[in-house]
Amino acid sequence: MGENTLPEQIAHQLRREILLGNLKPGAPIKERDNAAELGVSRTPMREAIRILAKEGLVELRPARSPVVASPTLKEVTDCITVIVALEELSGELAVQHATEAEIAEIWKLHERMRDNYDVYDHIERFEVDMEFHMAIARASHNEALAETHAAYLRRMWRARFLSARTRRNRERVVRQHGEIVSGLQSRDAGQVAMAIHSHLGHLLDSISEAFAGQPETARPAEEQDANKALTA
Amino acid sequence: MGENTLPEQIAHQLRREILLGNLKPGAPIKERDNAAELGVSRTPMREAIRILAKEGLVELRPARSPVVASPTLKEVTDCITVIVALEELSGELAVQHATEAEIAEIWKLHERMRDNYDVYDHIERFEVDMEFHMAIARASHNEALAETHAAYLRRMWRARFLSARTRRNRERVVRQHGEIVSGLQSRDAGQVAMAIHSHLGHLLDSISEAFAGQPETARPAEEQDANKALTA
DNA sequence: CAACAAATTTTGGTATACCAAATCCCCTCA
DNA sequence: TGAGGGGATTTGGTATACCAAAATTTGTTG
Repeated sequence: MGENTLPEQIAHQLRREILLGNLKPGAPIKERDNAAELGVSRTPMREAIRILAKEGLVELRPARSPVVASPTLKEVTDCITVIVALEELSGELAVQHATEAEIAEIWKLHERMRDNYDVYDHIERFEVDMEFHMAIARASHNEALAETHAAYLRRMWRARFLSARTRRNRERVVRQHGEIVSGLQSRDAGQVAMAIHSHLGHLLDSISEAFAGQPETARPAEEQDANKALTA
Repeated sequence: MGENTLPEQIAHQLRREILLGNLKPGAPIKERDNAAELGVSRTPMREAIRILAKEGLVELRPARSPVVASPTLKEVTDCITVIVALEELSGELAVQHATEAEIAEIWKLHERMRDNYDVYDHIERFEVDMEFHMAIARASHNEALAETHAAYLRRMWRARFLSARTRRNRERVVRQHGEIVSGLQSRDAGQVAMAIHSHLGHLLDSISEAFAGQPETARPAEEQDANKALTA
């Protein structure tokens, strides 16, 4: 459970609250209150907030309260554009450099997703999905790439979480993951690139739909106080 | 000169010292000493160090002194691989979305580089070069992409600075920049991608050469104390 | 009653104090 | 003489105090 350092633990807590929606987009995050809430001082809480800012989950404004980020549709689609490029590159490099063990690991994650799709709840499902994509990036044997890719995935976690609730996604997601893995196994760069592109393309579609359906998620940024949300 | 916040100003100072080599790779950066040196307290100095860590210029180790990063050749080439992908994407998007004014701005930067190559010193030259590449990323109208791309450029600044001293680079760099701009002007995605790929490919070559020539820059991480380097 | 302004409170930024862990130095002992 | 250990010191991590700038409230006035 516990990450390494205290600020990371705090960041983990806050991140969870944000991603679950207990801290609504636009809500201010006050150092004192939240620090007191968790029984720590402002110093590590400050650092935790910076960590989340680096991940794009909160927005820092000089001399003002940091707020939970509320990205616009364009910002989200921009990020996904970058993710596509990063993951296509990951796939291309993984085809060249991934070990058999790493590909087997990716396959295992795919199996876990496929076999437990209905067993897992939303969060567990997304955690496996994230691990799957991160494993691909790691298999590129390019640490910088894997790191940047992971940062973008985390940043998009909530947006993806809000979309992709639809049931018909299930079969498609699993099938596309399968195509990616199979491309890796046969070391077919073209197939991998194609599968990744198509997979993330659909992600972009479903997120756009979600924004169209619930435009309140976009900018208006409901000003709700962040206090007391941490005790849950 | 002055960035917005105090930590950013401090980071700016430290960054300069690192990139100029006054703080050697592997040297520890002690919060107290450096803070005292600049006449500030540890708190903003800490934040400044985190900023530089985010940029990859310093390496944080829990409960230990942060050290100036000393990337291996592989780490540098990995980063350049990512930069290539990011900048190719930038070019592709810029061809679609850049305004004429933005392309003109890029052209102006190219002209400045071309006409003042011998007038500028190394640092000025690199600053213009960086602005040139950043302007391309900005012309993509994808903020996340521009930000990530800029972060990588900053991260590679020192490595590029250490390489690329050779005189014969001059003509090639200027010519390749010209090809990129001309591709943008004619909205030719293929030409832009080709030019960027070739341009950064040569960068990779010259950096590899530089590492082969001066392997001390690689890992050994000369343990030199960081103090007093800031007064310069 | 509305609107502006001053005073109060709130909040982030900075400085400082304290602590525990890591480092360093020197001494001992094989 | 070199390796190991123990104490002193350095150093990052955390808590807290203080300050200045925002934000908020309140009181006054047109």
